[in-house]
Order: sequence, then C-alpha cells, then structure tokens
Amino acid sequence: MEYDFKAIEAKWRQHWKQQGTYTVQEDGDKEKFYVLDMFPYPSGAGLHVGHPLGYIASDIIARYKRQQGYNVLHPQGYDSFGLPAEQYAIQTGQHPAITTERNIARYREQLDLLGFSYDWSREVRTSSPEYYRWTQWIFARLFEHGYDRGAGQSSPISTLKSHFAGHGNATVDWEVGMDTLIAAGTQCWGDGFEGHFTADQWNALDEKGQASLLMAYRLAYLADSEVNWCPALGTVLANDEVIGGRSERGGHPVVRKKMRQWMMRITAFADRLLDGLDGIDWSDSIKEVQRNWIGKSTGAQLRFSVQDHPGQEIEVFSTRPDTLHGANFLVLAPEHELVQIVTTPKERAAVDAYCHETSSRSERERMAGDRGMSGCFTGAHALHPLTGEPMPIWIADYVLAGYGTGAVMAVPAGDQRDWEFAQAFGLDIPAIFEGHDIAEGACTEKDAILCNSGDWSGLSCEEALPRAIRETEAAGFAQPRVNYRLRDAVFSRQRYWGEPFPICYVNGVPQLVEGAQVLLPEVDAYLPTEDGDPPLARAEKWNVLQGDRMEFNTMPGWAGSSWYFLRYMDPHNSDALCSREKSDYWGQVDLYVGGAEHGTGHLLYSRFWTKFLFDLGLIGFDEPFAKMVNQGMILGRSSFVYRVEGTNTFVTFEQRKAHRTQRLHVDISMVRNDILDLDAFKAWRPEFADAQFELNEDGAYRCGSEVEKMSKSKYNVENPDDLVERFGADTLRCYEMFLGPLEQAKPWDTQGISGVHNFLRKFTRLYLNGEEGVLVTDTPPSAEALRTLHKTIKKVTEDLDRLSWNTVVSALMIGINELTEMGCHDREVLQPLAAILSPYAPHLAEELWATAGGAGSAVDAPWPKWDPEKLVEAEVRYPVQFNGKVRFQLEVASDLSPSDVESAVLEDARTLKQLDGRAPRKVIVVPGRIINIVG
RNA sequence: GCCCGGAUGGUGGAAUUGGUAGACACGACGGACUUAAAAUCCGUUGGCCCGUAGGGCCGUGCGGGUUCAAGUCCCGCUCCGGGUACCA
Repeated sequence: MEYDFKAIEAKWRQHWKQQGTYTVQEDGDKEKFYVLDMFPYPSGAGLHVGHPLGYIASDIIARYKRQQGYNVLHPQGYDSFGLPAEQYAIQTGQHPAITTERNIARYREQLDLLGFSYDWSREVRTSSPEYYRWTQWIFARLFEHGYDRGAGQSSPISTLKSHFAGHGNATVDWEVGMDTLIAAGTQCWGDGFEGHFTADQWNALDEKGQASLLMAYRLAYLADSEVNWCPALGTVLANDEVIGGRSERGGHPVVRKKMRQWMMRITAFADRLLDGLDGIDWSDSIKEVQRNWIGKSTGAQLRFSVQDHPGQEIEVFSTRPDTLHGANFLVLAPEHELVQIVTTPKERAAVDAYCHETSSRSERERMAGDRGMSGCFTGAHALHPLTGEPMPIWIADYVLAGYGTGAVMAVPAGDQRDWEFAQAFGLDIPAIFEGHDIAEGACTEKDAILCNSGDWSGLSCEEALPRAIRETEAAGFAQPRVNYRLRDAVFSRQRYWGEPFPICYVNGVPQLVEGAQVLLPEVDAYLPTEDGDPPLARAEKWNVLQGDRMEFNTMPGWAGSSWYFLRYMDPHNSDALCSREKSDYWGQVDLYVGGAEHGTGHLLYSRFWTKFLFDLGLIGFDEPFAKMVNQGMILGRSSFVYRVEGTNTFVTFEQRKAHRTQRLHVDISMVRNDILDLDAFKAWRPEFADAQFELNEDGAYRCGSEVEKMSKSKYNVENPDDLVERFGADTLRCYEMFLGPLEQAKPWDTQGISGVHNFLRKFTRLYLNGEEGVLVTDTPPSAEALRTLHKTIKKVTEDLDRLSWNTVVSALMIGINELTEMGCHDREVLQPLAAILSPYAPHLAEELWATAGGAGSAVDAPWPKWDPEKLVEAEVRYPVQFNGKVRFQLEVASDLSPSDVESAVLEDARTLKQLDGRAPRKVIVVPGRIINIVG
C-alpha cells in the first residue's frame, strides 16, 4: 500500500510524543503567536465531526505560524465544572469528579487521534484545586475593590474606607448600588437616609454597620435582588443563561424571585466594554450582540409629582424628553413600589388582580410571544411638570420593572407601544408633530417637526432634544441620564459542582477566609438541604472552617472560563495566577476560534475580568482576544422511514404520500445512499423485529432525508473516530476544511471525503510508489514544475493569511494534479511541497518530508517563500471581449506594452471578422487580464 | 418587529481590488480492466439551440440602475438561516 495512513499516523504520533515536539517555552528571541480554542466542557457524549472543526482550523494556523518562525502558544484544557456532571451525580450518586475524569479521558483520546499540536504540559482544568485557587483569588480581589468613576478604574475598598472616616461619602464618585446603600443606611440610621453620610456618622458605626455600607461599593457584592430562579435545576441563573424564559441548559422554566446573592458589578465597566469593541477584530454580529446587551441609551430622568400625595414623585427615564409636551399619562411596571401607595381604594381590587395576574402568567406569556396590550388604571394622577395638567397613572406589563426606573411617561404620538396602549384603552393622543396623522400610528422619525410644544414648536426633534435636556434640568425636574440595559451579573449558584467561595460569615457579615484555600467539601447528597440551603450546607467537614459558617453557594460556570487564557501562559505557578513576565511575553490571544453562542456570556465576562486584572496591574492589556473567528455549525443529514399509522408496515419515501404515515428517524449507520439495510433496521429495536416493508420496484427501501442539527436524538451523528479509522486523521483534517468557509453552517456529507483521501494518495505517489519505492530524484526541475510549486506556495500562504482554510486544500489539489501530469519527482519541488502540506496533514507531511530528505521534523520545516520570477510566463493569454462578450483568446508575449497589445489585437484576423467592417470606438487593455473592444 | 448573515450547476463550494462565472471535489453518466463485482484508471457533465466540426443564445434569488465590463457597486423587493425582543 502506497499510503498506509494507519502506520504513518501511529508512527509520527509516537515520535512527537517522545520528542516533546509540541512543548513550548518563552523565548525572547522569537516573536510570539497565541492561538486558542474556546474552552471545551468535557461532555459525556464525546465528540462528533462538528466539534473538531474549529480545533483543526486553529491547529492549522498554529502550525503555519510555527513554520514561519513564530513561538506559538497553542494550549488546550477543560472547563470541567458544570451542570451535566452534577445532574448525573444527582441521578446516580456518582461523584461529579469521577464522571468528569472519565469524560476528560474519553475527550483526550479522541483529540489525540486528530494530531493536534497542543502543548499538553500546559493543560488546565477549572475543577482542579490548583486552578480554582486562583479563581477564588480573583473573586477575593473583586470583593476588595470597587470602581472609582473619577479615576475610571477599579480601586481598593480600603482607600474608600479611609476616605469615609475623614470625609463621609458625599464627595465620593464611585459606582454604588443605591438600593443596597439605602437599605444598609436605613438599618444604621433609620428611615430618611437618602444615600449620604458624614465622617462622624461613619466613625460611630460598628464593624457590621460599616461592612453593610461598604457592600454597596464592592465589585463582588452580596445583595437582595430579583434573580432568575430555576426550580428544576434548584439554582439561580444569570440573564445570559435564560433564553425565552427557560434555562439554557435543559430548557426548564425560570421564575423571578428575590434572593440574597453574590453579584458582580459588571455595570461599572459598561462603557469600557462598549468602547473596547472598537479596537478588537471580531465579527460585526458578535460586536453588535454585545452592544445590544450593554444597551447604552442617553436621555433624561424626569420627575413627576403625584396629585394628592405630596412628596411622592415618580421618576421616569426617557430618551425623548423633546416629546414631553405630548406626554399625557404615565405607566408603571406592576411591581413598581409606588403602585401600592398611589392606587385609590376604588381601583384597588382591579389593580391587585392585575398585578397578581401578570406575576403568574408573565413567563408563559413571553414564551408564547403574543402580546396583546394589557393594563389597569390606578385611579391616581401625576402632574405634568410643564403644564400642571393631571396625567392618569396606569400600570401595564409592557413596562419592565428591571429597566430604567420601571416607569415611563407615555407619549402616544411618539412611541408605538404608548400609541397602542392609548388606542387599547381609549386615551387621548395629543398631536405634537407637524403634518403627522396620529390616527395612523406613532411618529418616530428624528427629523419630524414638533408642534403644540411651547417654545420647542417648529424645531426638529434633533434640534429640540439637547434643548429639552438642558431646559428640563434648569427647570429643576430632570437630569441628563445615561441608562444601560446591562444588569449586574448573579454570581452565586445553589449547586455543588463549582468553585466554593473563599468566604465565611462572622455575625452574619461575610469575610474573606484567611490563610488557606477553601476546598470543595464532600457531601452525602448533591441536593439542597431540607431547609432549602444549597448542597454545600450538607458538608460536615470543611478543610477550613472560619467564622460562624462557610458560604454555601458555589460560583457559576463562567468564573473559571473568564481568565483561563492567562493560566495557560504560566500553568504551574503557585505564587500567582500568572506572572507578569509571562503575560507580558505571550500577551493577548492573537487568534481565538470558537462558536458564536457565547456572545453575551463568556465573551463578555472574560472581557470584564481582563479589564479588572488590568486595573490591578496584573496584566498589561485590557482586552483578552485580539482577533476572533466563529466557526459555523456542521449540520447532519438525517434519514427517515415512513410507518403506516397504526401498523408495523413501512413504505418508502416515494410511496409515503399514498398512506397516512408517521416519519421516524433512523440511524444513519443503517442507511447507504438513502437505501435502508432492512436486517439492520429489524435488529435495531425489538419493536421493529417483525416490521413489514413495501419496497420499490428495484427491491430497495428508499429513505427520506433532511439536513438538520447533528444530535444523538436525531440519529445523524458522524463520529470522528470511525472516519479516522477508515481514512486517517490527515484526511479528516483536510476534509473538514475543504467543506467550505469556516464561518458558514454546512451539511456534513461523508461521501465527499473520498475525494480528499484520493488527493493525499496522489500526493504520496509523487514521492513513493508501491513497486519502485522512493521516486524522489535530484534532477533539476522544469520551469513549468517550478511555476506550479511557486504558484501553490503563493496561493497557500496568501489564503492562510486571510484565514481562508477551504481554498488552501483546493490549491494543493491543483498543484498535485499538475505535478502528477508532468511526472515531477524532483527533490527541489517535493521538499517545499511537503512543508506546506504539514499544517493540514501533519502525519503524512512528516513521512514525505523525511522521504524527500528533509532535515529535522516537518513541524519545524521553514515555510517556503515564493519567487515572483518563477511565476512569470513568456506568453500571456488574453480573453478578447467585444462589447463585453468573450469571443476568442489571444496569445501575446508577456512583456508587450498595453499599446502594443492593442495593435496586436486590432491586427488579428478574428478581430476584423468580429468587427465586420465597423470601426472600434474604444479599446480597453487591462494588462495581464483582459481586452475589451467596444464598437 | 429590529439587528446580523446568506441565496452561484444534481451537491459542497471557487471567483481576494469590478476584468474569461462554475476552479477544486462529490454525485451522475459513458468507457477500460475483470468470468463478475468491488477497487482502480480514462472521458463527459450549467441550460437551450444549430444533425457534426465549430458556433450561437440564455444563465450567479427577483426587478431596475451605474459601467467598456457586474456574482462583485447602487436603488427597490422576495425567500432562507442566525441572534434578539414589550429596553421607554
């Protein structure tokens, strides 16, 4: 056999392992390049062909850069805390660590088959104490820091503390959780605390009181807040883990609940997270997702006084204070605290009923997606700040408690939802736009001209907006305001399999554990206690026990994955999460490859933590991933059989419409070219053992098919191990790239793999032959062979530089086809050819590199440079167009000037024939490209 | 609804700055080898038309436009995929 891939791949894998080929060290003489795959969660299901797609792409770049002389960091590890292992533990009693260990072993086995150039000596696992020690450490620093808005960066809480002792908090411009501060201050000094305290007040407090006030300033803080509670998982979830009212993992219902939780003040970094997007090379769509998630909007916060409730004010946020004259009612979220206060006795029953209704139905309602306008009048009125007119106060669920102030001023003429609400409840729609028919809907155009708006009448909205902000502020009932959609992130999980917090409680006050790392304790069951405390409350033995009790929550999945790219730089450091020296050398990730599904989770949180670590001076950059590529999903091709309803008889795809049938997925391993293996099908499941088939005329059972997501439940999974067994890892690597552009979703079709396999065989046959052995000769290559070589080097190099992985394979195929036709076996051609094959088919390339007499390993074979002179041809073949249509080809010497080409083409007999006596009006010669004759 | 992608042969796709549309590969068809099949090798393969040689016309989701020249740029649509949503 010429291409014995099994022997070749086993041999070189062994060789690399023995030589430690992929171990890298910092090397100041070389420029670095950092290629990283998104952190995998080692799931029990193993890999299907879609998973390695991104790993292959990144490995190719890593190998390419290494051959170009870069010092390449290309690590891999496991995000090994997480829900699936714990769910499994709940069901079986098996410790998640054991399941996780087993899954990692299986994962590694599959990865090893594919010939990746990972430096496994740098492997990290988030669930290992040596790793999560530093996750805990970062948490502790977040606890010890707040955000100084004036300085625009994180600052130690200790400085704040001394400031309070000297000056109180009146002059402090730090990010603060107002609700937490007011609640804490009220505890200390009673009702009437509005957020400011003096140095004397501060100094008079005991430690507990001071701690509760400081909590409002910490970046990691404990607070009572509305959280997403998932009863089925028994834990809270962050906003990005909830999709359409259900948990991202498992699809369980999620309800709002007020709970005391650890939170992360990511909102302090909102502007930096937004601005930082401009400097990084990510896809526009992911940047857009992050921008929307942060949701910055500017406008004004306006206060409306309430009739008959002196002192009560309703605050609203509006991006359009210029439309204030058109505001004629207010709408509060049903959960708004003033609802209970202002509702009149007459409306009380209706309001209570409405509030109850919304709280119970909102999740289902939002899932269903239909949203008729609903609402309820409170009986109360606010006063228009400009006219003093009474404005009815309504409640409605289209106003969200969690956004802005939970209240809006309704401008039915200028906002479509307000307009619909007014329509639904028969409220007036005051016209404030010139020439706009309010019966048709709201007017949201920015260039509309205002009317009935006092001094602002006649101005466009764009002109009126800054004036409105200025004048309402001067009038004393508004302030300019920037509002964000981004909320602080919940950081507690009521689960077992996660990082324990380095926190204990003393008199109910949370404190950092001193002097020792808190390890995840053993528990007798992975379930909440009878009192509803998280599983860690079951622990009878902790390795550290300080204060009255330990923290029972664990950290969320994104904790460990927010900084892992730093640990790879210095994985065994026991003094620091990563030395500054190493992070200065390796720096940002130069290429990050992974799915696009982490836009609002991991990719935002790791940017947040990176900025924090940067503020602390621990690293020298504040964006983790300089460039990112998101690979598309590989889709599976599912096969179907059609069972006649109520029978055990199956009809073919062609006959399915003649009967009432049920469509059932069948395992694609039983189907070849859409024809079902009947015996295999009968043996598949007991219920099919006596299945009857109505076959087509040719005696075959033809299945239906559809392209859909690759998943176990659809029986359309293609497993990389099987394909490696049949074709080899090099073929699989090349084929996954050959499928199409990395970013695009594409269906998997195993049939096509033979073409790529043939290509590698053909490649081999230039070097080796079954009968004659090594064919490589030292004869000087022909100009033609050199041209093919240099053309291929050029194309492959340029395509890799623009991350066009798929076209590289085609370019190599074309080169090989040409050299095969020429019968080229010249060492001078074959050696560089093996070098440029190496990133794609590293095992075969090693073999061929050695065969062609290359020195050392192909992994370090210098990347060849193309020589432009070798590309030059003596003759150039011009397509000749007449009025844009190609009529013939003209061969001319390639050094002819454009005017000489023009005379040559005009003299050509075929030109005269085409022109048929007409005089050409214009002749365009694009040198080396095309000739177009107009006339 | 909004935002972001995308639409090219039977299929996956190529065409990088406007310059020969369909590279490369799969599949299909025809042939060689073979008792036969598999494997392998060779040839044909966007559609329509002129019997052939050679040509001609049409053709990159649809309708317009700019240009000597448009898959590529502009305007207006249709459909498909993904994300997101009462965000004030």
